[in-house]
Amino acid sequence: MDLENAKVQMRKGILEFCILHIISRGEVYASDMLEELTSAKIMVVEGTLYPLLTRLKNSGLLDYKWVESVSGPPRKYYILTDTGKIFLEQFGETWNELQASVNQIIHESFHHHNKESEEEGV
Amino acid sequence: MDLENAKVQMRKGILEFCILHIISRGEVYASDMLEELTSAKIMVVEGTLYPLLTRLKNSGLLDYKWVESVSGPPRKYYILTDTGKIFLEQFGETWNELQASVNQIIHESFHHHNKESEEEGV
DNA sequence: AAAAGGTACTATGCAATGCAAGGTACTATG
DNA sequence: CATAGTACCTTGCATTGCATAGTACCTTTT
Repeated sequence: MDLENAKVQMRKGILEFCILHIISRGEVYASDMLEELTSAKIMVVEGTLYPLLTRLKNSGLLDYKWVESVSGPPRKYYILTDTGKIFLEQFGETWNELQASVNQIIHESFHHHNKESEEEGV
Repeated sequence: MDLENAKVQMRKGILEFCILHIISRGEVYASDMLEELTSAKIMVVEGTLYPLLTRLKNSGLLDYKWVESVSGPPRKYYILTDTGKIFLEQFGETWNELQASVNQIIHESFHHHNKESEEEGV
């Protein structure tokens, strides 16, 4: 895996988390989300985003409504469903656990020696 | 994607990063790595680790040597190659950028308003 | 009215990784 | 020789992000 591919692989699972978060703040359409992602330096394009939105809609995490645009074609504005909100909360915990796990490994300068308090992992 | 599947997806790309880090500290064999991962609450088993080690070896990031065990079959002890060390360093930057990106999105409470200093993203 | 440009969205096959399950081999012990 | 424990290997599958090609709506220009 070269570095560009590593970045692609690292985005798996995480892109969905980001999208759900962006939508959780209020009604947005695809272009808003792309701007938000670009601002955060997560470079994705429409061809990546739309299939993901479709998957999330089909999974029951999102809903949308068509809104006429003042200029150009109508837009799909997305919101989270109740299921989506619950899932996002759990997703947040998973992200925090993953971060903690990775950071524990990369900052560990000595081999671990305490094995107690082993819990369910990521 | 249910939560368990989300965890699987989130590990894509990141598991390799963790493994490279663990190996970077000194010669280790598979069981050491599994303990380290378990300690950090990243639950993987041999069936996941061995194919990954094979891929990393084939990519030139790792090398190994057989060492007789005091009890039981001989073990493969892994070390990073020079290529692997360079790649790990770049991977670390990628991880930091990804974390910063995700945390920017999940902690943003207002829509972004400053678009300057856009750089290459993850 | 038709053509062109811009914007929004859709569909689909591919690449790659983590996973699960089944397997082989070596060593020590009974 | 058989069994148990340990170490490692193989392979097909599930899933997501990606790239590419495409359709459709609206405004502007010809």
